[in-house]
Amino acid sequence: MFTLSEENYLKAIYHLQTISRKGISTNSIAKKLKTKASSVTDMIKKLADKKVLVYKKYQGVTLTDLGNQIATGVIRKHRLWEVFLVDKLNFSWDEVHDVAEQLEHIKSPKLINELDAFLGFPKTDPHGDPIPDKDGEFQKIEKRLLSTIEPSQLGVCIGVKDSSSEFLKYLDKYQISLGQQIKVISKEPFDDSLTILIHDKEITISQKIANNIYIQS
Amino acid sequence: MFTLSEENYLKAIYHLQTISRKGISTNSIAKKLKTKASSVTDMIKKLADKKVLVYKKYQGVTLTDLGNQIATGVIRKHRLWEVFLVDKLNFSWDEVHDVAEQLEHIKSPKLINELDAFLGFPKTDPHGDPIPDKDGEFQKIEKRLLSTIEPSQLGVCIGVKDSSSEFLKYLDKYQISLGQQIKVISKEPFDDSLTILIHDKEITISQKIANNIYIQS
DNA sequence: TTAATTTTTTAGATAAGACTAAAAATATTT
DNA sequence: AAATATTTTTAGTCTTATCTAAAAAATTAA
Repeated sequence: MFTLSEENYLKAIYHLQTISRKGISTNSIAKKLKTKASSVTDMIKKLADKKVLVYKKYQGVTLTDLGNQIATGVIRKHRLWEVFLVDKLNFSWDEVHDVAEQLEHIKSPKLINELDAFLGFPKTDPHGDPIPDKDGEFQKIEKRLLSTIEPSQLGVCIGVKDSSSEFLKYLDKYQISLGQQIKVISKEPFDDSLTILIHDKEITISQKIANNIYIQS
Repeated sequence: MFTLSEENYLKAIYHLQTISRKGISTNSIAKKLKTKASSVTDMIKKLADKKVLVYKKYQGVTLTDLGNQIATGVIRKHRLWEVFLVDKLNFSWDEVHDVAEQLEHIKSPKLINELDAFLGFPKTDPHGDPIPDKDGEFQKIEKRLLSTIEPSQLGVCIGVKDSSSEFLKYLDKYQISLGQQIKVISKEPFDDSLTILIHDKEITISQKIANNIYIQS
């Protein structure tokens, strides 16, 4: 059995691995979890003992199959609870994160599988992220960053890279939501800001914003 | 803010107070929480510092208004989650306890109030226990133990005193559930066992069983 | 009202998970 | 390649919540 803290480390390492694919450094874990490198060293030793990751001093860590399994299990729970909060309890997509961070640690296989069925076996969470199934499997969704779309091209918003409340509230303000059609009108070469057509209105967004919106085109 | 452990102590003390109404002894808390008296002493000192209970050495403890408020808040959460599990996720009444013990510590006022609304503001949980409302208020339900009913009298099962899985499975076996009409046929003077009519069948139950079934008559 | 028993508290220890500060190893510059 | 900077680890401390063993207080019995 894994503690809340151990689960959070595994989840963090898992997410870091989806970005870099190499051995995950102590420092990057510390940054992600807002803790200190020395605390990370302590914990990864413990996790190595538990066979969920491979650790060699100064070399960073890699999750084992068991580690990946536990991490995706926690992510499955997190995302299913997010769907529950939005679909059933009137939460908006910028309000779900903190509560899901708590709920993801509830231990009960029956609970999570029944919840999955109750929600109709959703494939993605309210931010467009895929939900692993019972066996930890989930298909990659074809997606590109809005910032990579060329002017005059069309796409549909299918996810966000940054799920912070601040960013999501910004999107709400401009009525940018999942499933929303977006057409790129023009790109400003100086700062790479984009003028886009959405809801029949033209708005201009910075590159930073465009870098955090996933599009299917 | 209160830790999981602190919340469990408050809940335990609250439940003990509903039985005895006097100062709650260190030992009784230890027994209820399956911990040691010395651990209880440590914790109640901390809780006294936090103004949720009044403690004088060797005198037992009493919850303050704040302490009662926090305890009923946790109980509200526990019971609402139990309703959710049974009504929405196909749990049976003997499966909900352990999961609700975890869920009751999730911190989010919006979550619990939306859940309450989603469930249709239930007044009782799957074991017949009353659910405190937003303000911690709940009405006492008029109830008697089945063991106090005289032969030839009729009643409806409205709750159980013991919510353990073992006891509830026993009740399932004899198809005794909430809302079930029960008629007492006779009482055996030797061991106070009862013969009752339920589902048009006569069955005999021990006094111990009858002492854990609440009846409205 | 002493004596024996039980309950409660204190003192000291342990484990988990975090921290700071310093040492050791690795990376990066020049 | 040596010097500098960065990263990682170690060592030691802290807090929370537990425990055991012993001391102190309260209760019960003789």
